[in-house]
Amino acid sequence: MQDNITKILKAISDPTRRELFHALVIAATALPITQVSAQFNITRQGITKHLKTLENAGLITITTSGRERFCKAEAAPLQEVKNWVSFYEKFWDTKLDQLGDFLDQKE
Amino acid sequence: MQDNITKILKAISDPTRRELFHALVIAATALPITQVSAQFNITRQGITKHLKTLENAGLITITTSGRERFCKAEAAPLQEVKNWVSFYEKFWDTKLDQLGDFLDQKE
DNA sequence: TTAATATGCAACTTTTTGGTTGCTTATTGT
DNA sequence: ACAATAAGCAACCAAAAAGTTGCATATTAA
Repeated sequence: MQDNITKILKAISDPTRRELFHALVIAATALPITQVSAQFNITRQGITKHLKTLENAGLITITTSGRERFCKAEAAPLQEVKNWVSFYEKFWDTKLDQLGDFLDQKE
Repeated sequence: MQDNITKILKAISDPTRRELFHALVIAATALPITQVSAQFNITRQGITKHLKTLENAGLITITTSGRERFCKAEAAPLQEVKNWVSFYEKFWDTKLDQLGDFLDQKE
């Protein structure tokens, strides 16, 4: 399908999903879907789709308890984003020394 | 339209655009569009669209010289991604913190 | 046991995205 | 001057994404 970093970046590239993720992170506890979706003005089913995208990217886990499904944020996959970005740090201007090192290594 | 972080994340969420950006970064010099697109098996016009998306996110700059348009990577906007991610670092460090607490209590 | 609640699933619509082809225009090399 | 090159623009297409409505099902509360 898609590689991991693509799934993660696609997941967080949508503002609603970033809000959703953020809400779950600061909640610090698992929340049932209805409670999560109450904070947004799109339908519960719309939220469910976004949650599935986040789950597929590993950014949340969902566990069932009775008739409720609890969503919990998992920040760990964002390490992949951090790693991807970190390669390019040497190319933005506050890191000119590292850019010099990179250019040296090219030869 | 879209806020900055969304534009940047959307831009890098596509694998082709990440490749494109990477090729321009390691080229270290501005490249004309045709030369860039030669490395990909989609049409020049397709590449042009991707380049526009990257430009719109501030990840490349394009300057015209004669009949050619030179593309140059700009890594700086990725700082925004780094900043966005950095907020969540404390949430994936949780286990390490708990390990730290455990080790503290042992002494 | 019956009503209310939490949710999933399927079908459908609209918009966006990733890509194409065809054509025009401007610049450059011979 | 003319052919080749570099590129933009517009129209089009298919697939994916974002969101909806309607309905079925399981669990819980009264």
